[in-house]
Amino acid sequence: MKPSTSIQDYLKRIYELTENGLPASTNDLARELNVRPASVTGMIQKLAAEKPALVEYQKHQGVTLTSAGKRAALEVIRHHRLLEAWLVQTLGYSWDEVHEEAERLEHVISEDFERRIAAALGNPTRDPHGELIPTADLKMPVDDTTPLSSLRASQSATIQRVVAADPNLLRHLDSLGLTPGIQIEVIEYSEFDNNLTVKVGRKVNVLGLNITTKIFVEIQK
Amino acid sequence: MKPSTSIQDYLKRIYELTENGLPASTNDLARELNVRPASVTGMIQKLAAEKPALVEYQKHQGVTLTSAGKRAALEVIRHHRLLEAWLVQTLGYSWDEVHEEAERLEHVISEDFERRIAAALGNPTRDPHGELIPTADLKMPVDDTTPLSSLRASQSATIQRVVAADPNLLRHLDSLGLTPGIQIEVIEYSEFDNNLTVKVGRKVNVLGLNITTKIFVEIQK
DNA sequence: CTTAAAATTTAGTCTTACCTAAATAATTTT
DNA sequence: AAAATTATTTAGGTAAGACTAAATTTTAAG
Repeated sequence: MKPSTSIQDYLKRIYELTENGLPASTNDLARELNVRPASVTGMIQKLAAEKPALVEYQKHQGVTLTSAGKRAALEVIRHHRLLEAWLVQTLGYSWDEVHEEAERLEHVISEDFERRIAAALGNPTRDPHGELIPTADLKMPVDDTTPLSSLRASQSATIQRVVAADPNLLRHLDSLGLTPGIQIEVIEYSEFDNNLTVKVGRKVNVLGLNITTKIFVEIQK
Repeated sequence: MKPSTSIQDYLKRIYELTENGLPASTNDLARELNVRPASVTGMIQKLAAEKPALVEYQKHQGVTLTSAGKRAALEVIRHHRLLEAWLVQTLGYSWDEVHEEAERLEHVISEDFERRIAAALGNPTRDPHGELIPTADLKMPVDDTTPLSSLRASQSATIQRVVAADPNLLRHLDSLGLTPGIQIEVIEYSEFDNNLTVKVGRKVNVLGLNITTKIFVEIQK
């Protein structure tokens, strides 16, 4: 049986919160899902009791996904990211507008729809923010990008991924030309405030940690 | 507040069942919605009690939409028909495949999404089956088409609308070339079985009432 | 190591939207 | 016009998934 929309949301958030290898806490999940902690406890107990179990759960120890749970989560994430790519490409959405729409659509599209948009887009590997799209057989590719914050003067790189949800920040980055696929070069590093002076096209900007830790790049050899 | 998916479904079905001017019966609604009659009674009582009321309801007398209810129904129908048009045009769905997908998507797309696909399609007036699409200000255009069954020998017409839900029938009609936009000419009428012999392109087919009452045309002057 | 604070869980409700079974009303048949 | 059939409504339940308030466990501070 296909999990309910609520369950899909729980699994997706648990996936995201456990990407660091640690179990997800009740509180963090509650915050991400805009739900009270007590509701989270109830739901994860239910998910742990499903057959097959979707999560691994020990009281007070947080929650992780089982392989069945991870598969279900990746399915939703694949839907979400393909939808974002597709909304941007075919309907002219900007990257700060797509999230909300994809958030609702991801739960209702058919596998046929998924295949059609994936094919129409040429089976893309990243969404408009540069996030990796799980493959059709539900494996998450490994991301080998580097945070911009770790680059130093004279290094060149291509922006691969921008990790930000706030539409205002996204619009700001867009206005600076800091979007996936763009080439940049680090002009200067300040060890005092960790600012990076970065050349983007013909413009030069000074970026703080707040931004440079959210941009992931592939360094030019 | 936006009505729930269930309520949207009820309103849409009530709209369809009352297009003939008569109130919709509990039983008919139950059949259309795949729900038990008792559930329908419960829901329509609730809809009649909303402020503003979405339906007009007298015990045992069936149900009709109020203007607020009709507006909500037309919104859903507009979503559905635009989605069908769009799935066919941009993702290569055939007209026998789109219904199911649109049925789920119609409840979750934003007004922004609606505007974008309407614009992308050039504000179409009919969906792939030829059904009229409610306008952006939620008026249903009047349909002035004629059932093919009422034509007689030597009359020519353009197919405007095909009223059928069964995918097998739709595929059959497609294979005969009987789709919206196509020109046809009636060669012969049989008053005994009401069959029409119809020329479609260079082919000639004999069509029974079962088909000719489901195809609506605009007669050539 | 004990206490205060924070996080988590339990227990008990609520809402939505469905269900079945039984009761009532409307319609059709005889 | 009464009886039988069909349609509709009422009454009482259930399952999901949320909530609040209270109890408990864990963690952090002194």
